[in-house]
Amino acid sequence: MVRVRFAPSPTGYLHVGGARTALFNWLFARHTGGTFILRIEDTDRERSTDEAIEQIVDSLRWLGLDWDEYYRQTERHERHLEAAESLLRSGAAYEKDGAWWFRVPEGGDTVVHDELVGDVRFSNEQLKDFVIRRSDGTFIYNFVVVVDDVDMGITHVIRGDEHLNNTPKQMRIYQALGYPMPLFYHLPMILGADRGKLSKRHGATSVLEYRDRGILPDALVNFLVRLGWAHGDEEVFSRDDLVRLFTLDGLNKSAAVFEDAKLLWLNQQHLKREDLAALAELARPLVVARGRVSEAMWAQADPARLLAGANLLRDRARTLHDLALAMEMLFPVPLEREASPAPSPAQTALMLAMADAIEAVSPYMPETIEAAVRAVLEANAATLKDVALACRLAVTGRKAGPGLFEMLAAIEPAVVAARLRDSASGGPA
RNA sequence: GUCCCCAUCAUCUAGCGGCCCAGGAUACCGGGUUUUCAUCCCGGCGACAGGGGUUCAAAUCCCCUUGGGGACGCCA
Repeated sequence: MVRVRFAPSPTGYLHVGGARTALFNWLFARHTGGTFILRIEDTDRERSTDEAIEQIVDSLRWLGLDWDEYYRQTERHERHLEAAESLLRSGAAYEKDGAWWFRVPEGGDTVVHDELVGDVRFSNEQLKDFVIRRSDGTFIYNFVVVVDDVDMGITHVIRGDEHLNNTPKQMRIYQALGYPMPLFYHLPMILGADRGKLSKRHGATSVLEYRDRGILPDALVNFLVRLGWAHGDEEVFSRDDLVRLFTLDGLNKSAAVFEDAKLLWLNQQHLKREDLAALAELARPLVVARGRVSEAMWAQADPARLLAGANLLRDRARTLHDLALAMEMLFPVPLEREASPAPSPAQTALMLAMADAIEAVSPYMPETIEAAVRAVLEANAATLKDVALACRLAVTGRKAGPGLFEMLAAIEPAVVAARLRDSASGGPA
């Protein structure tokens, strides 16, 4: 039975590198029907904060990475003490200046068998004795990680590359305690655009920042999984796809650069595929937060019409904010119109005629609207091209957008008519 | 400085000795479709870091160089 864990230290927000490590662990657990454990490594009491724990938990929840078991390392102090005392008794550790030190034998090599990287040989001369318990009585990472992984029955340790050099020390502790070892997988890092360590100067590094930028959790998950994992030529994966397809032998050994362009493209792909009603609910708070559309207006809107509008607009959005911005046009609120020349007298006349015709259309749907509009055009010896842009601008505030008649059908007829008349009279909206 | 890891288009990657004078995706540049924009479709640009081996045959295996990253804490 597979048991894996994600073990962040709560000294800051969850960054995308940590999120990817969590994701690989989660996917492996879900793929195999195993157990995914969240373990907060808070033994550094100086730097650990509850705020950081909250941020990490919020981030994982938003990403949809749910855990089956939860631990805080400091709550396991008694168990750590018990294990450390046994090391003291056996002579594997000793006390000096109030701290407890683990004794590393001189000479020989320690070979780490990494399932991803292969065998890595470390000379024991490089491994000096190291502290496992501070003089204030708290324990050090390299020690507790072993005790906890064994107690929790961890079968596969999947973690960042930066821990590879710690592994021989940990192996020594496994041996001294007489514990069986898990399988190790050390993942390559995520780099910034300059191939340096990913940091603030490369833009957003926090998971929550991507949420705030209007990225869908499934899109970030899709993007992160492709940094170091591939399944043939496929690019767009749903969460279910990933759970079904993910295996550890698809993992890559080299570091990857995080670039926004593809994330945005993937976000667009997921925006197009997301369940429409669910997507509208995601957009709802963002639309309301913009200040023009009230919750009441949203509630009063015809649901079918609203979803039809959202469906048209989603194809042109790369983020939820793009969608929220565009969706304002679906409500009876004043529009900000893109700058453009005022309609000509001929266009004005056409739009006024169209306003009357559209109000009379029944049932109100793209086909019937188109028929009514074309009738007006024919009666006035005009073509759609003569008035399409002015009409679109009048009703949606924009020069570009979805098909005109579908768009009109997604907005209440009275609002469409009013906007056409206002625009024809040079009014505000 | 010492130790460790990594190395295919600008970026993410496929490739796990012959199917590769290297395939897909993003980005970029053209064209088509459309009332417009986006989508979509078609096309273009573009890489096996360098040098030695091994082999009938190497992007694929080995070594060196170079480059990048990581670790050397009473941090995790």
